[in-house]
Amino acid sequence: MFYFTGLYEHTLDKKNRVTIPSSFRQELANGVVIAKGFDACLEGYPAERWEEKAQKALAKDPKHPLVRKYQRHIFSTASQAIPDGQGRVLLPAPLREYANIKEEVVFVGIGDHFELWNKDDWKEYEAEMTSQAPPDWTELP
Amino acid sequence: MFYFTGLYEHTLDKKNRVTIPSSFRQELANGVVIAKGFDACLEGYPAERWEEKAQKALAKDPKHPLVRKYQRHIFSTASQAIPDGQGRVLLPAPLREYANIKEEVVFVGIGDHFELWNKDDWKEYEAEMTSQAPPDWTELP
DNA sequence: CCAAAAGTGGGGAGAAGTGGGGGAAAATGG
DNA sequence: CCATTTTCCCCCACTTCTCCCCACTTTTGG
Repeated sequence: MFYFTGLYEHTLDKKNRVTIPSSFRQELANGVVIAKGFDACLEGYPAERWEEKAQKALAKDPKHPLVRKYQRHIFSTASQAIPDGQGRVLLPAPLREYANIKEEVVFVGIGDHFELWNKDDWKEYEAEMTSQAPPDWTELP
Repeated sequence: MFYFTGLYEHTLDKKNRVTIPSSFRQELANGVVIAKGFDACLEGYPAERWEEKAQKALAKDPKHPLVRKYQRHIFSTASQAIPDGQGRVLLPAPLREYANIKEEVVFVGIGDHFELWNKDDWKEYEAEMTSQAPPDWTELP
């Protein structure tokens, strides 16, 4: 079983491409889907895993306004790509703007997927995590 | 399996033609049906998929007033087209007016179909989506 | 210390998106 | 029924962007 782990600081070039960490590549070789996540970051999934989410989203009843909103969100923010020969993908403008990503970007492994953060935003979030008293993880919902 | 994903801002020219995003074209090469959708937007389907909807609509019993209303709606608003050599289609005036589409239009991928929005209307809807607290999607019908 | 891999940079061919001309077809009006 | 106008559809042209390729530097691992 594969897990996305670790932290990698990479840079976007002038063509808005970013290199995927080499340890992630094999898992994403068949395609990667990048979409808006919570907290002003982007989420990245292996294509197969994202399709499971897509299936579930389409199975819901679009007569319900909230379902339509959900479907619009999950599909409209999703960008499908296959890494190029160098293991890079292009980050579409809407996603870059949403996550405030200019040049410096951080890959964050989250087990079954990964996240992309603006480097400074991540530093801030990280500081916040470590400064506050260690929460009691056993109490989580 | 193909999914309509992503967000594309295109423009109508003076002849009211609009270019279909290149990633959608292969799926729509055999024909596309554009019709009125919910929330002041237009829905676009691959011809094959729209025909399924049409079949189902015709299978219902027109003796029932509500069925007649539904049949009138689904067929009267539907515009069939085959993209031209440049991958463009003409947007009929009634549909443009319904969705308030002037020049700037947004293609929104929704998995098994796509939507067309007036750009400003979409921005508004999008802001509404991202500003509100993350809903509990698992609770959706 | 060396070889291989990882990360970054950039050139260039081709595709994507936009704009417009002109002829065919359809609608309009007498 | 014919003439005029409008709409539609095919073609070509231009600009921008995407993708594929190659090259260079740094890091990793033996």
